[in-house]
Amino acid sequence: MAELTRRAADYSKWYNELVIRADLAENSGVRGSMVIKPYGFAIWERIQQQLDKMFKDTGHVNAYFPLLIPKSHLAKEAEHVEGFAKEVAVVTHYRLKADRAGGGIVVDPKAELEEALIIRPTSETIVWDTYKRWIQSYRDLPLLINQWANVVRWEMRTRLFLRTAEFLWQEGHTAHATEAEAVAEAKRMQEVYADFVENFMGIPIIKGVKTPSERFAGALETYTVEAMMQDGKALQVGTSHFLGQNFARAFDVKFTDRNGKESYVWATSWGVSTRLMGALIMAHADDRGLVLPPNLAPIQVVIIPIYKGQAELERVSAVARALQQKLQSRGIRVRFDDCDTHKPGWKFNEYELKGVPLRVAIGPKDLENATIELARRDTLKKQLIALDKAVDEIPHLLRGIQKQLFDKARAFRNARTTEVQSYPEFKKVLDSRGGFLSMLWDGSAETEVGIQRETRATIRCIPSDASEAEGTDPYSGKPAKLRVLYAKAY
RNA sequence: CGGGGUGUAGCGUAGCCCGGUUAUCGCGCCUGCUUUGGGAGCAGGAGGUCGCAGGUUCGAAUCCUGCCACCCCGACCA
Repeated sequence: MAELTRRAADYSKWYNELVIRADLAENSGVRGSMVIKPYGFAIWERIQQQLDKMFKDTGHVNAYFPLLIPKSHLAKEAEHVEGFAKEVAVVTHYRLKADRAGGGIVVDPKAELEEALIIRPTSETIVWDTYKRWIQSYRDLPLLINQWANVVRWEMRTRLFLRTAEFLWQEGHTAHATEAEAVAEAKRMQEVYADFVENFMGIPIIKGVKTPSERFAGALETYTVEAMMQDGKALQVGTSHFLGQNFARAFDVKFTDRNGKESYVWATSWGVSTRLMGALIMAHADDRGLVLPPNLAPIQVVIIPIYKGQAELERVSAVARALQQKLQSRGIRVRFDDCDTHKPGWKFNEYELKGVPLRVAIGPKDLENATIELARRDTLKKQLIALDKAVDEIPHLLRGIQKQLFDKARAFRNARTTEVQSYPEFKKVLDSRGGFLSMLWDGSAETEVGIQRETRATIRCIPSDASEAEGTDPYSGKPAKLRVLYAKAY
Protein backbone atom coordinates (compact mmCIF):
# COMPACT_ATOMS: atom_id res chain seq x y z
CA MET A 1 0.00 0.00 0.00
CA ALA A 2 3.01 2.29 0.07
CA GLU A 3 2.41 2.89 -3.60
CA LEU A 4 -1.15 3.91 -2.97
CA THR A 5 -0.27 6.19 -0.10
CA ARG A 6 2.38 7.86 -2.18
CA ARG A 7 -0.19 8.52 -4.84
CA ALA A 8 -2.80 9.85 -2.45
CA ALA A 9 -3.43 12.82 -4.72
CA ASP A 10 -4.06 10.41 -7.54
CA TYR A 11 -6.32 8.23 -5.44
CA SER A 12 -9.59 8.78 -7.20
CA LYS A 13 -8.12 7.67 -10.51
CA TRP A 14 -6.75 4.50 -8.99
CA TYR A 15 -9.99 3.86 -7.22
CA ASN A 16 -12.25 4.31 -10.23
CA GLU A 17 -10.04 2.23 -12.48
CA LEU A 18 -9.86 -0.54 -9.95
CA VAL A 19 -13.58 -0.54 -9.37
CA ILE A 20 -14.29 -0.84 -13.06
CA ARG A 21 -11.56 -3.36 -13.81
CA ALA A 22 -12.63 -5.47 -10.88
CA ASP A 23 -16.03 -5.83 -12.51
CA LEU A 24 -17.90 -4.27 -9.63
CA ALA A 25 -19.58 -1.25 -11.16
CA GLU A 26 -19.35 1.58 -13.64
CA ASN A 27 -20.89 4.96 -14.26
CA SER A 28 -24.20 4.34 -15.94
CA GLY A 29 -24.19 7.33 -18.25
CA VAL A 30 -27.23 8.64 -16.39
CA ARG A 31 -26.15 11.58 -14.30
CA GLY A 32 -24.36 10.30 -11.24
CA SER A 33 -25.92 6.83 -11.23
CA MET A 34 -24.06 3.55 -11.35
CA VAL A 35 -24.50 0.14 -12.85
CA ILE A 36 -23.58 -2.57 -10.38
CA LYS A 37 -22.22 -5.52 -12.34
CA PRO A 38 -22.98 -9.14 -11.40
CA TYR A 39 -19.79 -9.71 -9.42
CA GLY A 40 -20.25 -6.44 -7.56
CA PHE A 41 -23.84 -7.34 -6.85
CA ALA A 42 -22.79 -10.73 -5.49
CA ILE A 43 -20.80 -8.82 -2.89
CA TRP A 44 -23.77 -6.57 -2.13
CA GLU A 45 -25.97 -9.66 -1.75
CA ARG A 46 -23.56 -11.06 0.84
CA ILE A 47 -23.80 -7.77 2.72
CA GLN A 48 -27.59 -7.78 2.48
CA GLN A 49 -27.99 -11.36 3.62
CA GLN A 50 -25.78 -10.95 6.65
CA LEU A 51 -27.31 -7.64 7.74
CA ASP A 52 -30.82 -8.93 7.16
CA LYS A 53 -30.08 -11.86 9.44
CA MET A 54 -28.71 -9.52 12.10
CA PHE A 55 -31.78 -7.28 11.89
CA LYS A 56 -34.10 -10.24 12.26
CA ASP A 57 -32.07 -11.58 15.17
CA THR A 58 -32.75 -8.26 16.88
CA GLY A 59 -36.50 -8.49 16.36
CA HIS A 60 -36.98 -6.49 13.15
CA VAL A 61 -39.15 -7.32 10.16
CA ASN A 62 -39.00 -6.16 6.55
CA ALA A 63 -41.58 -4.08 4.71
CA TYR A 64 -41.69 -1.89 1.63
CA PHE A 65 -42.89 1.69 1.22
CA PRO A 66 -43.53 3.77 -1.94
CA LEU A 67 -40.85 5.26 -4.13
CA LEU A 68 -42.87 8.40 -4.85
CA ILE A 69 -43.86 10.67 -2.00
CA PRO A 70 -46.28 13.63 -2.17
CA LYS A 71 -44.28 16.82 -1.97
CA SER A 72 -46.35 18.08 0.95
CA HIS A 73 -45.20 15.15 3.15
CA LEU A 74 -41.65 16.37 3.00
CA ALA A 75 -42.69 19.81 4.20
CA LYS A 76 -44.18 18.55 7.45
CA GLU A 77 -40.97 18.26 9.43
CA ALA A 78 -39.17 21.60 9.28
CA GLU A 79 -35.54 20.55 9.71
CA HIS A 80 -36.02 17.48 7.54
CA VAL A 81 -37.27 19.50 4.59
CA GLU A 82 -34.45 21.98 4.98
CA GLY A 83 -31.93 19.15 4.94
CA PHE A 84 -33.19 17.41 1.83
CA ALA A 85 -34.98 20.04 -0.26
CA LYS A 86 -31.79 20.95 -2.13
CA GLU A 87 -31.35 17.46 -3.54
CA VAL A 88 -34.72 15.90 -4.32
CA ALA A 89 -35.80 14.83 -7.79
CA VAL A 90 -39.37 15.86 -8.54
CA VAL A 91 -42.04 14.17 -10.65
CA THR A 92 -44.38 16.78 -12.11
CA HIS A 93 -46.03 15.01 -15.07
CA TYR A 94 -47.50 11.60 -15.81
CA ARG A 95 -47.46 11.50 -19.61
CA LEU A 96 -45.32 12.09 -22.68
CA LYS A 97 -46.48 12.77 -26.20
CA ALA A 98 -45.02 12.80 -29.69
CA ASP A 99 -43.42 16.08 -30.63
CA ARG A 100 -44.78 16.94 -34.10
CA ALA A 101 -42.21 19.62 -34.76
CA GLY A 102 -39.06 17.97 -33.45
CA GLY A 103 -39.95 14.37 -34.31
CA GLY A 104 -39.07 13.25 -30.78
CA ILE A 105 -41.09 12.97 -27.67
CA VAL A 106 -41.94 15.69 -25.15
CA VAL A 107 -43.61 16.11 -21.78
CA ASP A 108 -47.34 16.62 -22.28
CA PRO A 109 -48.10 19.96 -20.64
CA LYS A 110 -51.69 18.83 -20.10
CA ALA A 111 -50.49 15.98 -17.92
CA GLU A 112 -49.19 18.05 -15.04
CA LEU A 113 -49.83 16.53 -11.61
CA GLU A 114 -51.96 18.53 -9.22
CA GLU A 115 -49.42 17.87 -6.53
CA ALA A 116 -45.85 17.10 -7.47
CA LEU A 117 -44.30 13.86 -6.20
CA ILE A 118 -40.77 13.58 -5.00
CA ILE A 119 -38.56 10.54 -5.45
CA ARG A 120 -37.65 9.44 -1.93
CA PRO A 121 -34.28 10.71 -0.73
CA THR A 122 -35.09 8.73 2.45
CA SER A 123 -38.43 7.39 3.66
CA GLU A 124 -39.11 8.96 7.06
CA THR A 125 -42.03 11.02 5.78
CA ILE A 126 -43.93 8.29 3.94
CA VAL A 127 -43.19 5.81 6.72
CA TRP A 128 -44.53 8.12 9.42
CA ASP A 129 -47.55 9.02 7.36
CA THR A 130 -48.24 5.26 7.31
CA TYR A 131 -47.38 4.66 10.98
CA LYS A 132 -50.07 7.14 11.90
CA ARG A 133 -52.63 4.59 10.78
CA TRP A 134 -50.85 1.64 12.34
CA ILE A 135 -50.33 2.93 15.85
CA GLN A 136 -53.05 3.63 18.38
CA SER A 137 -52.12 1.76 21.54
CA TYR A 138 -49.05 0.83 23.55
CA ARG A 139 -49.94 -2.69 22.39
CA ASP A 140 -48.89 -1.67 18.86
CA LEU A 141 -45.41 -0.80 20.09
CA PRO A 142 -42.58 -1.16 19.56
CA LEU A 143 -42.83 -1.20 15.79
CA LEU A 144 -39.52 -2.43 14.39
CA ILE A 145 -39.42 -2.25 10.61
CA ASN A 146 -36.67 -2.29 8.02
CA GLN A 147 -36.84 -1.74 4.27
CA TRP A 148 -34.35 -2.55 1.52
CA ALA A 149 -34.75 0.04 -1.19
CA ASN A 150 -33.17 2.47 -3.58
CA VAL A 151 -33.23 6.21 -2.95
CA VAL A 152 -32.29 9.24 -5.01
CA ARG A 153 -30.40 12.31 -3.88
CA TRP A 154 -29.52 14.81 -6.58
CA GLU A 155 -26.02 15.49 -5.29
CA MET A 156 -24.05 18.19 -7.02
CA ARG A 157 -21.04 15.96 -7.17
CA THR A 158 -21.15 12.19 -7.30
CA ARG A 159 -18.59 9.48 -6.86
CA LEU A 160 -18.90 5.79 -7.62
CA PHE A 161 -20.13 3.89 -4.54
CA LEU A 162 -19.44 6.74 -2.11
CA ARG A 163 -22.00 9.23 -3.31
CA THR A 164 -24.11 8.26 -6.30
CA ALA A 165 -27.34 10.01 -7.23
CA GLU A 166 -29.23 6.74 -6.88
CA PHE A 167 -28.09 4.19 -4.35
CA LEU A 168 -29.22 0.98 -2.67
CA TRP A 169 -29.55 0.87 1.08
CA GLN A 170 -31.54 -0.37 3.98
CA GLU A 171 -33.41 2.00 6.25
CA GLY A 172 -34.83 0.96 9.58
CA HIS A 173 -37.74 2.94 11.03
CA THR A 174 -38.87 2.16 14.54
CA ALA A 175 -41.51 3.55 16.89
CA HIS A 176 -41.40 3.23 20.67
CA ALA A 177 -43.47 4.04 23.73
CA THR A 178 -40.68 5.68 25.70
CA GLU A 179 -37.71 7.91 25.06
CA ALA A 180 -35.37 5.51 26.85
CA GLU A 181 -36.45 2.62 24.65
CA ALA A 182 -35.94 4.61 21.46
CA VAL A 183 -32.48 5.76 22.53
CA ALA A 184 -31.61 2.17 23.39
CA GLU A 185 -32.78 1.07 19.95
CA ALA A 186 -30.66 3.68 18.17
CA LYS A 187 -27.63 2.62 20.19
CA ARG A 188 -28.34 -1.05 19.63
CA MET A 189 -28.38 -0.60 15.87
CA GLN A 190 -25.11 1.30 16.07
CA GLU A 191 -23.75 -1.81 17.80
CA VAL A 192 -25.16 -4.06 15.09
CA TYR A 193 -23.42 -1.98 12.43
CA ALA A 194 -20.17 -1.94 14.39
CA ASP A 195 -20.31 -5.72 14.77
CA PHE A 196 -21.07 -6.21 11.09
CA VAL A 197 -18.42 -3.86 9.72
CA GLU A 198 -15.68 -5.13 12.02
CA ASN A 199 -16.37 -8.86 12.05
CA PHE A 200 -17.87 -9.41 8.63
CA MET A 201 -16.11 -6.77 6.54
CA GLY A 202 -12.92 -6.74 8.57
CA ILE A 203 -12.89 -2.96 8.87
CA PRO A 204 -12.21 -1.45 12.31
CA ILE A 205 -14.52 1.41 13.26
CA ILE A 206 -14.91 4.15 15.84
CA LYS A 207 -18.28 4.51 17.49
CA GLY A 208 -19.49 7.92 18.50
CA VAL A 209 -22.11 10.61 18.07
CA LYS A 210 -22.24 13.39 15.51
CA THR A 211 -22.01 17.03 16.50
CA PRO A 212 -25.26 18.99 16.10
CA SER A 213 -24.16 20.47 12.78
CA GLU A 214 -23.40 17.03 11.30
CA ARG A 215 -26.61 15.45 12.56
CA PHE A 216 -29.25 13.96 10.29
CA ALA A 217 -31.93 16.51 9.38
CA GLY A 218 -34.63 16.08 12.01
CA ALA A 219 -32.69 13.97 14.52
CA LEU A 220 -31.97 14.75 18.17
CA GLU A 221 -28.91 12.51 18.19
CA THR A 222 -26.99 10.73 15.44
CA TYR A 223 -24.92 7.68 16.37
CA THR A 224 -22.24 6.92 13.82
CA VAL A 225 -19.63 4.33 12.93
CA GLU A 226 -16.57 5.87 11.29
CA ALA A 227 -13.87 4.03 9.39
CA MET A 228 -10.49 5.11 8.05
CA MET A 229 -9.51 4.47 4.46
CA GLN A 230 -5.99 3.64 3.29
CA ASP A 231 -5.30 7.23 2.29
CA GLY A 232 -6.04 8.43 5.82
CA LYS A 233 -9.43 9.93 5.02
CA ALA A 234 -12.49 9.11 7.08
CA LEU A 235 -15.66 7.49 5.79
CA GLN A 236 -18.95 7.26 7.66
CA VAL A 237 -20.10 3.68 7.05
CA GLY A 238 -23.21 3.50 9.17
CA THR A 239 -25.62 5.85 10.90
CA SER A 240 -28.37 5.47 13.50
CA HIS A 241 -30.63 8.32 14.57
CA PHE A 242 -32.66 9.02 17.67
CA LEU A 243 -35.46 11.15 16.22
CA GLY A 244 -37.24 12.05 19.47
CA GLN A 245 -40.89 12.91 18.85
CA ASN A 246 -40.20 15.16 15.87
CA PHE A 247 -41.73 12.94 13.22
CA ALA A 248 -44.54 11.75 15.49
CA ARG A 249 -45.52 15.39 16.01
CA ALA A 250 -45.16 16.28 12.34
CA PHE A 251 -47.36 13.34 11.29
CA ASP A 252 -49.53 13.26 14.40
CA VAL A 253 -48.66 9.75 15.53
CA LYS A 254 -50.05 9.30 19.06
CA PHE A 255 -50.72 6.26 21.19
CA THR A 256 -52.62 5.57 24.39
CA ASP A 257 -50.51 4.14 27.19
CA ARG A 258 -51.42 1.68 29.97
CA ASN A 259 -52.88 4.49 32.04
CA GLY A 260 -55.10 5.76 29.26
CA LYS A 261 -52.90 8.78 28.67
CA GLU A 262 -52.26 9.82 25.08
CA SER A 263 -48.78 10.84 23.90
CA TYR A 264 -46.52 11.00 20.86
CA VAL A 265 -44.38 7.98 20.04
CA TRP A 266 -40.58 8.05 20.06
CA ALA A 267 -38.69 7.23 16.88
CA THR A 268 -35.42 6.01 15.43
CA SER A 269 -34.10 5.49 11.94
CA TRP A 270 -30.86 3.87 10.81
CA GLY A 271 -29.18 2.89 7.58
CA VAL A 272 -26.22 1.64 5.63
CA SER A 273 -25.80 1.78 1.86
CA THR A 274 -23.81 0.58 -1.12
CA ARG A 275 -21.22 2.99 0.23
CA LEU A 276 -20.11 -0.02 2.28
CA MET A 277 -18.69 -1.42 -0.94
CA GLY A 278 -16.66 1.72 -1.40
CA ALA A 279 -15.39 1.26 2.14
CA LEU A 280 -14.52 -2.34 1.38
CA ILE A 281 -12.44 -1.38 -1.63
CA MET A 282 -10.67 1.51 0.01
CA ALA A 283 -9.98 -0.28 3.28
CA HIS A 284 -8.51 -3.52 1.95
CA ALA A 285 -7.65 -3.35 -1.75
CA ASP A 286 -4.11 -3.12 -3.09
CA ASP A 287 -2.63 -2.34 -6.47
CA ARG A 288 -3.44 -5.82 -7.72
CA GLY A 289 -7.14 -5.38 -7.07
CA LEU A 290 -9.71 -6.16 -4.45
CA VAL A 291 -8.92 -8.00 -1.24
CA LEU A 292 -12.05 -9.55 0.24
CA PRO A 293 -12.37 -10.72 3.84
CA PRO A 294 -13.36 -14.42 3.73
CA ASN A 295 -16.61 -13.90 5.68
CA LEU A 296 -17.81 -11.53 2.99
CA ALA A 297 -16.30 -13.07 -0.16
CA PRO A 298 -18.90 -14.56 -2.56
CA ILE A 299 -16.15 -16.99 -3.61
CA GLN A 300 -13.83 -17.95 -0.75
CA VAL A 301 -11.70 -20.46 -2.61
CA VAL A 302 -11.11 -20.79 -6.33
CA ILE A 303 -9.60 -23.97 -7.76
CA ILE A 304 -7.68 -23.61 -11.03
CA PRO A 305 -6.69 -26.70 -13.02
CA ILE A 306 -3.42 -26.83 -14.91
CA TYR A 307 -3.30 -29.32 -17.73
CA LYS A 308 -2.24 -30.24 -21.24
CA GLY A 309 -4.92 -31.94 -23.24
CA GLN A 310 -8.28 -33.41 -22.42
CA ALA A 311 -7.04 -36.52 -20.62
CA GLU A 312 -4.97 -34.53 -18.18
CA LEU A 313 -7.83 -32.13 -17.54
CA GLU A 314 -10.03 -35.08 -16.60
CA ARG A 315 -7.49 -36.46 -14.16
CA VAL A 316 -6.96 -33.03 -12.58
CA SER A 317 -10.69 -32.37 -12.49
CA ALA A 318 -11.40 -35.56 -10.57
CA VAL A 319 -9.11 -34.41 -7.76
CA ALA A 320 -10.37 -30.83 -7.94
CA ARG A 321 -14.05 -31.81 -7.77
CA ALA A 322 -13.47 -34.10 -4.83
CA LEU A 323 -11.74 -31.28 -2.95
CA GLN A 324 -14.48 -28.84 -3.91
CA GLN A 325 -17.13 -31.16 -2.55
CA LYS A 326 -15.36 -31.75 0.74
CA LEU A 327 -14.87 -28.01 1.25
CA GLN A 328 -18.47 -27.27 0.35
CA SER A 329 -19.68 -29.79 2.87
CA ARG A 330 -17.86 -27.66 5.44
CA GLY A 331 -19.82 -24.62 4.32
CA ILE A 332 -17.07 -23.04 2.23
CA ARG A 333 -17.95 -21.24 -0.99
CA VAL A 334 -15.75 -22.79 -3.68
CA ARG A 335 -15.56 -22.27 -7.42
CA PHE A 336 -13.79 -24.75 -9.66
CA ASP A 337 -12.91 -22.78 -12.77
CA ASP A 338 -12.28 -25.36 -15.47
CA CYS A 339 -13.31 -23.17 -18.39
CA ASP A 340 -10.88 -23.74 -21.25
CA THR A 341 -11.26 -20.30 -22.77
CA HIS A 342 -8.59 -18.77 -20.54
CA LYS A 343 -5.15 -19.91 -19.53
CA PRO A 344 -4.12 -20.44 -15.91
CA GLY A 345 -2.02 -17.25 -15.81
CA TRP A 346 -5.01 -15.23 -16.91
CA LYS A 347 -7.17 -16.83 -14.22
CA PHE A 348 -4.59 -16.16 -11.51
CA ASN A 349 -4.73 -12.47 -12.31
CA GLU A 350 -8.48 -12.40 -12.71
CA TYR A 351 -9.23 -13.88 -9.28
CA GLU A 352 -6.64 -11.69 -7.63
CA LEU A 353 -8.38 -8.70 -9.16
CA LYS A 354 -11.64 -10.01 -7.75
CA GLY A 355 -10.14 -10.45 -4.31
CA VAL A 356 -10.80 -14.16 -3.82
CA PRO A 357 -9.07 -14.97 -0.49
CA LEU A 358 -7.56 -18.35 -1.39
CA ARG A 359 -6.50 -19.85 -4.69
CA VAL A 360 -5.77 -23.52 -5.21
CA ALA A 361 -3.86 -24.68 -8.28
CA ILE A 362 -3.78 -28.36 -9.20
CA GLY A 363 -1.65 -29.69 -12.05
CA PRO A 364 0.18 -32.81 -13.19
CA LYS A 365 3.01 -32.31 -10.69
CA ASP A 366 0.44 -32.21 -7.89
CA LEU A 367 -1.16 -35.42 -9.11
CA GLU A 368 2.25 -37.11 -8.89
CA ASN A 369 3.07 -35.78 -5.44
CA ALA A 370 -0.44 -35.66 -3.92
CA THR A 371 -0.12 -31.93 -3.25
CA ILE A 372 -1.87 -28.69 -4.10
CA GLU A 373 -0.55 -25.17 -4.48
CA LEU A 374 -2.25 -22.71 -2.15
CA ALA A 375 -1.99 -18.93 -2.63
CA ARG A 376 -3.24 -16.28 -0.19
CA ARG A 377 -4.67 -13.09 -1.65
CA ASP A 378 -3.77 -10.94 1.36
CA THR A 379 -0.07 -11.79 1.47
CA LEU A 380 0.29 -13.07 -2.11
CA LYS A 381 2.36 -15.94 -0.63
CA LYS A 382 2.22 -19.41 -2.18
CA GLN A 383 2.80 -22.75 -0.50
CA LEU A 384 2.58 -26.42 -1.40
CA ILE A 385 0.54 -28.53 0.98
CA ALA A 386 -0.41 -32.20 1.04
CA LEU A 387 -3.74 -32.85 -0.62
CA ASP A 388 -5.07 -34.82 2.34
CA LYS A 389 -4.37 -31.89 4.68
CA ALA A 390 -6.18 -29.35 2.50
CA VAL A 391 -9.68 -29.91 3.87
CA ASP A 392 -8.53 -29.06 7.40
CA GLU A 393 -6.00 -26.42 6.44
CA ILE A 394 -8.23 -24.27 4.22
CA PRO A 395 -10.94 -23.38 6.78
CA HIS A 396 -8.17 -22.61 9.24
CA LEU A 397 -6.45 -20.33 6.73
CA LEU A 398 -9.70 -18.53 5.91
CA ARG A 399 -10.20 -17.70 9.58
CA GLY A 400 -6.62 -16.50 9.74
CA ILE A 401 -7.02 -14.23 6.73
CA GLN A 402 -10.19 -12.71 8.18
CA LYS A 403 -8.33 -11.86 11.39
CA GLN A 404 -5.19 -10.71 9.60
CA LEU A 405 -7.12 -8.24 7.42
CA PHE A 406 -8.82 -6.72 10.43
CA ASP A 407 -5.62 -6.54 12.47
CA LYS A 408 -3.74 -4.92 9.63
CA ALA A 409 -6.44 -2.31 9.08
CA ARG A 410 -6.64 -1.61 12.82
CA ALA A 411 -2.87 -1.23 13.13
CA PHE A 412 -2.94 1.19 10.20
CA ARG A 413 -5.73 3.21 11.74
CA ASN A 414 -4.06 3.34 15.15
CA ALA A 415 -0.82 4.47 13.56
CA ARG A 416 -2.73 7.26 11.84
CA THR A 417 -4.59 8.45 14.91
CA THR A 418 -2.88 11.31 16.69
CA GLU A 419 -3.70 13.13 19.90
CA VAL A 420 -2.80 16.75 19.28
CA GLN A 421 -2.39 19.50 21.87
CA SER A 422 -2.18 22.66 19.78
CA TYR A 423 -3.72 24.04 16.61
CA PRO A 424 -0.35 24.39 14.80
CA GLU A 425 0.33 20.75 15.62
CA PHE A 426 -3.15 19.88 14.33
CA LYS A 427 -2.44 21.49 10.97
CA LYS A 428 1.02 19.98 10.74
CA VAL A 429 -0.16 16.43 11.41
CA LEU A 430 -3.17 16.82 9.14
CA ASP A 431 -0.94 17.87 6.24
CA SER A 432 1.78 15.32 6.84
CA ARG A 433 0.05 12.15 7.99
CA GLY A 434 -3.66 12.85 7.81
CA GLY A 435 -5.84 10.33 9.58
CA PHE A 436 -7.83 10.90 12.76
CA LEU A 437 -6.82 13.77 15.00
CA SER A 438 -8.04 13.80 18.57
CA MET A 439 -8.28 17.34 19.95
CA LEU A 440 -10.13 19.20 22.70
CA TRP A 441 -13.30 20.94 21.51
CA ASP A 442 -15.22 23.78 23.12
CA GLY A 443 -18.52 22.45 21.82
CA SER A 444 -19.25 25.37 19.52
CA ALA A 445 -20.28 25.28 15.88
CA GLU A 446 -18.08 28.35 15.27
CA THR A 447 -14.97 26.30 16.04
CA GLU A 448 -16.12 23.46 13.79
CA VAL A 449 -16.81 25.79 10.90
CA GLY A 450 -13.61 27.74 11.43
CA ILE A 451 -11.43 24.66 11.42
CA GLN A 452 -13.25 23.23 8.42
CA ARG A 453 -12.74 26.43 6.46
CA GLU A 454 -9.05 26.60 7.27
CA THR A 455 -8.14 22.91 6.96
CA ARG A 456 -11.10 21.10 5.32
CA ALA A 457 -11.12 18.72 8.28
CA THR A 458 -14.40 18.16 10.12
CA ILE A 459 -15.38 16.59 13.41
CA ARG A 460 -16.15 13.01 12.46
CA CYS A 461 -17.56 12.15 15.84
CA ILE A 462 -17.48 12.54 19.56
CA PRO A 463 -16.19 9.04 20.37
CA SER A 464 -18.38 7.13 22.79
CA ASP A 465 -15.35 5.84 24.69
CA ALA A 466 -13.85 9.32 25.08
CA SER A 467 -12.55 9.86 28.57
CA GLU A 468 -13.38 13.01 30.48
CA ALA A 469 -10.97 15.76 29.56
CA GLU A 470 -10.48 19.21 30.96
CA GLY A 471 -8.69 22.05 29.26
CA THR A 472 -9.01 24.65 26.54
CA ASP A 473 -9.89 24.34 22.88
CA PRO A 474 -6.61 25.04 21.04
CA TYR A 475 -8.48 26.75 18.20
CA SER A 476 -10.73 29.13 20.13
CA GLY A 477 -8.94 29.28 23.49
CA LYS A 478 -12.27 28.65 25.20
CA PRO A 479 -12.81 26.04 27.91
CA ALA A 480 -13.28 22.50 26.59
CA LYS A 481 -14.55 19.32 28.19
CA LEU A 482 -14.39 16.91 25.28
CA ARG A 483 -11.84 15.30 23.02
CA VAL A 484 -13.31 14.78 19.56
CA LEU A 485 -12.01 13.16 16.38
CA TYR A 486 -11.26 15.38 13.42
CA ALA A 487 -10.41 14.13 9.93
CA LYS A 488 -10.72 14.92 6.28
CA ALA A 489 -13.65 12.87 5.04
CA TYR A 490 -15.14 11.50 1.87
C1' C B 1 -24.81 26.86 -9.36
C1' G B 2 -19.39 29.01 -10.15
C1' G B 3 -14.34 27.63 -12.44
C1' G B 4 -11.59 24.25 -15.79
C1' G B 5 -11.46 20.22 -19.34
C1' U B 6 -12.95 16.33 -22.81
C1' G B 7 -16.21 14.06 -26.66
C1' U B 8 -12.97 9.86 -32.94
C1' A B 9 -14.72 1.32 -33.12
C1' G B 10 -16.46 -2.23 -26.86
C1' C B 11 -12.12 0.49 -24.06
C1' G B 12 -7.85 3.80 -24.40
C1' U B 13 -6.13 7.10 -28.24
C1' A B 14 -3.35 9.85 -33.00
C1' G B 15 -5.03 13.33 -36.44
C1' C B 16 -7.68 19.27 -35.27
C1' C B 17 -3.67 24.74 -34.47
C1' C B 18 -2.31 24.96 -40.60
C1' G B 19 -9.46 21.70 -44.36
C1' G B 20 -7.54 17.63 -49.38
C1' U B 21 -6.06 9.64 -50.97
C1' U B 22 -9.46 4.36 -48.23
C1' A B 23 -9.45 8.26 -40.44
C1' U B 24 -3.95 6.30 -36.88
C1' C B 25 -2.17 3.04 -33.25
C1' G B 26 -2.73 -0.24 -28.89
C1' C B 27 -6.02 -3.41 -26.00
C1' G B 28 -10.28 -6.24 -26.66
C1' C B 29 -13.33 -9.22 -30.40
C1' C B 30 -13.62 -13.31 -34.57
C1' U B 31 -11.04 -17.58 -37.54
C1' G B 32 -6.91 -21.10 -37.95
C1' C B 33 -2.52 -23.48 -36.14
C1' U B 34 0.85 -23.90 -32.12
C1' U B 35 0.23 -23.26 -26.71
C1' U B 36 -1.61 -24.02 -21.11
C1' G B 37 2.57 -24.11 -13.33
C1' G B 38 1.73 -15.94 -13.57
C1' G B 39 -2.44 -11.87 -18.06
C1' A B 40 0.50 -16.81 -24.78
C1' G B 41 2.74 -16.58 -30.05
C1' C B 42 2.17 -16.28 -35.28
C1' A B 43 -1.01 -15.50 -39.56
C1' G B 44 -5.53 -13.68 -41.31
C1' G B 45 -10.22 -10.92 -40.37
C1' A B 46 -14.47 -7.99 -38.59
C1' G B 47 -15.81 -3.53 -36.38
C1' G B 48 -16.68 3.97 -37.41
C1' U B 49 -23.81 8.46 -37.69
C1' C B 50 -15.46 11.36 -35.94
C1' G B 51 -21.28 13.73 -29.42
C1' C B 52 -25.86 16.26 -32.02
C1' A B 53 -27.87 20.18 -35.28
C1' G B 54 -26.99 24.06 -38.46
C1' G B 55 -23.42 27.06 -41.32
C1' U B 56 -18.79 28.33 -44.42
C1' U B 57 -16.35 25.67 -48.60
C1' C B 58 -15.39 22.41 -54.82
C1' G B 59 -14.28 19.55 -50.31
C1' A B 60 -15.16 19.44 -42.91
C1' A B 61 -13.02 14.80 -37.67
C1' U B 62 -10.35 19.54 -38.74
C1' C B 63 -13.02 26.31 -39.43
C1' C B 64 -17.75 29.10 -37.34
C1' U B 65 -22.53 29.14 -34.37
C1' G B 66 -25.87 26.73 -31.17
C1' C B 67 -27.05 22.57 -28.28
C1' C B 68 -26.07 17.97 -25.54
C1' A B 69 -23.27 14.64 -22.59
C1' C B 70 -19.43 13.32 -19.43
C1' C B 71 -15.06 14.23 -16.23
C1' C B 72 -12.19 17.24 -12.67
C1' C B 73 -12.07 21.36 -8.78
C1' G B 74 -15.47 24.22 -5.02
C1' A B 75 -20.37 24.67 -1.88
C1' C B 76 -23.73 19.89 -0.54
C1' C B 77 -23.76 14.70 1.08
C1' A B 78 -25.31 7.72 3.37
